[in-house]
Amino acid sequence: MLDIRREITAAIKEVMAGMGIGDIDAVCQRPKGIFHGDYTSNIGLAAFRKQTGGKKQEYKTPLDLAEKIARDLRLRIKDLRIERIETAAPGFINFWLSEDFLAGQLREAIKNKKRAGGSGKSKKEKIMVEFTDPNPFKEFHIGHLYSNAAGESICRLLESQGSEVKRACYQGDVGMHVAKALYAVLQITNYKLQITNLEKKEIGERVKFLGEAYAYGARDYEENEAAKSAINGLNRKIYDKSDPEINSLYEKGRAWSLEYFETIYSRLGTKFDYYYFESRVGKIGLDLVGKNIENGIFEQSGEAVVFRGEKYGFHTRVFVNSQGLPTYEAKELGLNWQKFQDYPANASVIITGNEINEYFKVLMAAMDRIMPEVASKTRHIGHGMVRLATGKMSSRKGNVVTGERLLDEVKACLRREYPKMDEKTLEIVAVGAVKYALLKNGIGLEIIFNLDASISLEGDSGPYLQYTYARTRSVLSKVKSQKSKVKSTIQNLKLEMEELDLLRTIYRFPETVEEAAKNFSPNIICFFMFDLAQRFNLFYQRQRIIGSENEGFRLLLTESVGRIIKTGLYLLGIESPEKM
RNA sequence: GCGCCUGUGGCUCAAUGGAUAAAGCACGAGAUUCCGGAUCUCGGGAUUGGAGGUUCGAAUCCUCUCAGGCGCGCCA
Repeated sequence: MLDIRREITAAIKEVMAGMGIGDIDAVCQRPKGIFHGDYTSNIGLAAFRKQTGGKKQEYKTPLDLAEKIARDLRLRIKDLRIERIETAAPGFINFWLSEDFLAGQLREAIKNKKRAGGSGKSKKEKIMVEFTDPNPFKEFHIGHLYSNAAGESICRLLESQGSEVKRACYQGDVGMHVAKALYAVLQITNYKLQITNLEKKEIGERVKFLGEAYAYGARDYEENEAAKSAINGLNRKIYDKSDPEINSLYEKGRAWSLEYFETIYSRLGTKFDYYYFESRVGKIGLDLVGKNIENGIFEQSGEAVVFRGEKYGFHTRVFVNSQGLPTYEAKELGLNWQKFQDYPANASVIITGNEINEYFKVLMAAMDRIMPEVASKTRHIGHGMVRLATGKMSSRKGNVVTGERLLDEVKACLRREYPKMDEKTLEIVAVGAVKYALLKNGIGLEIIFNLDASISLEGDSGPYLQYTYARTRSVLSKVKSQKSKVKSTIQNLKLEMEELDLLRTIYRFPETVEEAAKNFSPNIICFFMFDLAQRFNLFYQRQRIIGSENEGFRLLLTESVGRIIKTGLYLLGIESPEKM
């Protein structure tokens, strides 16, 4: 579709040159809705100013000028796909594609089953995307759920554009949070027995125990000096693995957490290619920092090693603490170095909460100094934080909404409302509702979350789209026996307004996907899909499909809409049930 | 105090500097002899936090200001 746009732009430039008005940043763009044509140009307005700047004012208003330009364009543009060129106040020129061309696009929508949305022309890139990043020994909360939904969708969007994508997950298996959790466990008089008993229970029970231990340890760390120093000592022991008893407890807890996370990923439909652990990359980071002290990139400050971010307009950050342990910063250096050892990517994308945006700028500045080839390929995307309408979420307060709890509550609500729905469909719809609710917002923005109100099953929601898809399948299944009709002509039909609006929406799907991928913005897909589904449902309500004069065309239309919804939902990481 | 981000109907939010600021929820009124009512139609409700400025044109860019969030040396 880009070629049409290019053609219009070129034609406008020629006309302007002919009129002696050069140097116009004139433009052919998509109008906001579908009411101002398929393409529009503001050339009348843009050129009017240049004209008044010149010697003579030949045209009194921008609209006069637009009309003159439009007349020339009608003679110049021979493209049969463009049916009408109209002017509109205060000085726009609108271009309309022909109905036959639009109808022909339906076949395209059906043809591109796998790569619908892919333009096919972008070069095949190798991209590693890191997301989710939960920490063993802590809860998998709705923030992780959001990171996962956004990350998975971005991966699929990039894949739709022909890139090879590797999914990476970075997990904090060492550090103060681990020490705090283990400290709490060690406080239990006969903790070994407790562990053995837990071993027989479900994985959910076991992680719940760890989460509670962390909350207890975190509280004690701040309220009790003795606990604080005990935890600091424990942190050291965990890091250098010097105490066998602690090692065994640590390994157990770590394994439980990781096993649990896998159950969540499987529910959400993510499969990671690479797992990274702080315990491993920390050592690499420590080494990288150590090698760059003499050259002045890092400097000793007391017992710690810091990076003076002020030199680059940021602030100082500690990379190695006074105990000689790498902080998150140094670990991150090691992580990013390791990624490129594992996979020769053209680009490395890191998706995290935006609370660390500032910190990441400092990190990038440091990375740029010690390994510029890695830094130049790395891009950080900070997504908005998920906030509860009721107040701040915190492990210590115990008001953390875990990802699992959210999914289960939505599922329970669905079960109440649709008692006949089977288990598999309940799961698909629940996951769809949750993911859609998270993804329909712009990625950088904070999400105000209300457990009762945020997950909608009607209106602009995941289930609405799934329902619409199921509806298209239902219609098509009723005419399976008369398949030949679908192939009937799509030329010279008399189309109803609802059909035309649908056509004007459908053919924009590929470029919408491209835009969403380019901007790392799943919400662009959400917006498009809801618009499409609304138009289809309106069409469905007003026009008869089966048994109508244009049955063949309408079935084709229905099938195209279904295909696009299914593909679009896939790009959001959401499944489309055939029935619901 | 300094830095980054965000302020759009009651709520949640959309809008590459362009046309009447787009929707959903909630609220009010309607639609089923017919393909799935998780649907559809109509209605009320917004001086885009405030004040200046740039521009033919500003929710969008600039300045100031108010409000909120996050970050600012050994958590991640």
